[in-house]
Order: sequence, then structure tokens, then C-alpha cells
Amino acid sequence: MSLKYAILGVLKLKPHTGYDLKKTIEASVAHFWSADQSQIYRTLALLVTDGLAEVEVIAQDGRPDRRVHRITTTGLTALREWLASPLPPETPHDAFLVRVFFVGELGIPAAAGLLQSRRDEADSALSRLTALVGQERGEPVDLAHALRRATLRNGIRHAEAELAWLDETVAALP
Amino acid sequence: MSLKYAILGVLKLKPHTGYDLKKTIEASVAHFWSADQSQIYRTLALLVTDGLAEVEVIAQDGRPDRRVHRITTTGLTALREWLASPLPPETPHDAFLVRVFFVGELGIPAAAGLLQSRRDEADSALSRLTALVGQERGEPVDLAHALRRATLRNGIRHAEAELAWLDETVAALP
DNA sequence: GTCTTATATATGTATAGTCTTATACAGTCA
DNA sequence: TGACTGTATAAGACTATACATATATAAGAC
Repeated sequence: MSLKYAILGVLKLKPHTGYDLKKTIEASVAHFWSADQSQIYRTLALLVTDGLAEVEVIAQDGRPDRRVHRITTTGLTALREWLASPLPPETPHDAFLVRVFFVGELGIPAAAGLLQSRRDEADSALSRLTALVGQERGEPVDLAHALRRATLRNGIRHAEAELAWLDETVAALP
Repeated sequence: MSLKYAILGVLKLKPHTGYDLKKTIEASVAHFWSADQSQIYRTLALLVTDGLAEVEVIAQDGRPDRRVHRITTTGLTALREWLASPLPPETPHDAFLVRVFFVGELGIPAAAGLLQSRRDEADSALSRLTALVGQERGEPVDLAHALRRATLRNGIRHAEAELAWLDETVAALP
């Protein structure tokens, strides 16, 4: 359950409402972690019942109260423990490769089509990430920012690897 | 729910019991799809109630009956439809990158340690995949086999990309 | 004037997957 | 002889996530 820690990590940077969190997540970690709105609210509630976050209710008129969540010292400890704990074993789930593995059944044109649509996706992912990297010029050079930029570079490296693999694979179709 | 189609795809190659499936999956698609034993049996039962597979019970002595599952024509149609359907949007979930994003909190040694343990994993993934590719020499050159080998190449490309990214990232730590 | 977007939270339901435990016998290794 | 591994199936409990829907108002677009 990394969403729990992703949220704790964001709350550590700054207190957030569920609504804010959704936007912050979309603007920062969305390239490697997607989060559903309802899941965010439920996880936030869980953090509060576990004492890892606390809420300040700010009344508004015409809108529901803002429920601003702040990380607690217990929460900070939990975040640090998670960050220092060993990586759990991976359980890969790549639906695209399942298709590649079995799509031979449909013949070459269908296989080529599948690879082409993947190419389109990888292409647009690559330009999205490249644009984001461009926006980060001028940010601080401290460790935290360097690591955040590194996650973007990771996406770029893998998008490039995917494109190279697609070229090689299309070229080698019998 | 790609497991459903992964199983249908395997059943299309040859009828399987749940037990066999677990082993076939481990030996063929495990590098991009992991499947829990209980999940395999449940999915198999679902395929049968949906008419996508049928069972032949083979009595044994000293062991539970073998329940051999075979794909039906309805199942084959469902598999083909899935293979031809558009790729659903991706919802990325990479717990490792969540850590990288927030691990700055713990300082440079912890960040370097995280990256190093990832390096070990990527290294062993790479040698595992390379060994598998070696074993596939001499297989047929038809479309289906080419695509199956391509999934291994995909894993290799991404493992290499991950290693290159790790080097670059470790070198750039402030 | 109506339609869409933004603000803000919350629940119900379905789907997918993991972990754990249960049952039962045969063969192998020490 | 006792422990471990392999063959074979199954269900319960739990975790994580996604999808849909509900509520209520304001602001801006067309």
C-alpha cells in the first residue's frame, strides 16, 4: 500500500485537503503512481484513525468544509520507517506484454497494429515527460529535488527503451 | 483482468489443470505477469461458469482428481476479441519510484542504499532474462514464437534502461 | 439561459489480487 | 523415522484499487 506513504510524503511537504492532494499527485507523481479520488479520501481517513495524520476543519460558505490534513510525528516516523525498509518482492503485472505474448494468434497485421498503438503511447509519454523536465530547470539542486527529477528521467529512459524495443520488434516480425 | 486472458491464451496452446497452469505461467510469462495459485483456481472456475473453458475430470488414486481445462470455441472468440480490443489506459503503480521521490528525507546514504538494492535486483533480473533468451535458441521462427521471445527482449531492454538510469542517478547525487 | 468546470467531501459496489490455511498421499533424502 | 518436496484442489480473510454516484454552490463560457 504505497498510496499511504505517497500521501504521507506529500503531507510532509505541506498540509493538504483530499482535493488538494488529488491535484498535487497529478502534478508530481502521476507518471509513476495514479490515485483515484475516492481512494485518496479513504486513505486519508485511515491515516487519521491510525494517528499518522491529523485534521483541521476550516469552514467555508457555499462549499463543504476544507478538511486540511497535516502529518503527525507518528506519521513522520512511519514514513521514515517505510523509506528505510527493504523493498518488497515485485509481482509484475503488465497487460500489454500479455497481449504481445498471445497476439500471434491474430496474425501479423494485428500484431503490428498492437505494437504501433503502443508506439503512439510511448511517444506521447516521452514528450510529456520531456516537457516536464524542461519545466524543472532552475529548481534547487538539493538531494530531494534531484531525486524527484530522477523519477522523471526514469520515465524517459524507460520510454526510450520501449521505443527502441518496438522498432527492433517490428523490424523482426517474420 | 488480464489473468483471465493469460489463462485462456495458455489453454489455447494446450489443456491444463490449475496445477499445471501455475507451473506453465512461472516458466513462460512470469517475467511480466505473476499469478497466485488461489487466483488461478478461482479464475479457472470463472472461465468454466462463463463457458469459456470446459473441464474434464480425470480420477487418480492417492491424489485429488485432475481437473483438466480446455478452451471452448466461445473462449477462443473471447480471447481473440480481447487481443483485438483497444489498450485500456494505464494506471501506473511503481512503489519503488514512490520511495525514490521521497527518500531524500533520509539523506544521501539511505538514498544511495535504495538505489544500490535496486541495482542488485535489476542485475539479477537481467541475467535471469539473458539466460532464458539463451535457452530459446533453436525455437521456431514463426510469428507466435517471435513475439514470445520479444517479451523477453522487452524485459532485457528495460532492465538495461534501469541500470543506465541508476548509474546516472547515483553519479548525480549532490 | 444553459452547460461545463471548479470547489469539496463521501459512500456503495465491483474487481483483482495476496496471504493463509486445509486436505491427502507418495516419494526422496538424511 | 521424520522432515521435506511434489502432486492436486479449494476457500476464507484481507488489502488495494477502480468506477459510479451523491450532494451543493459558484463562476465562467457560449
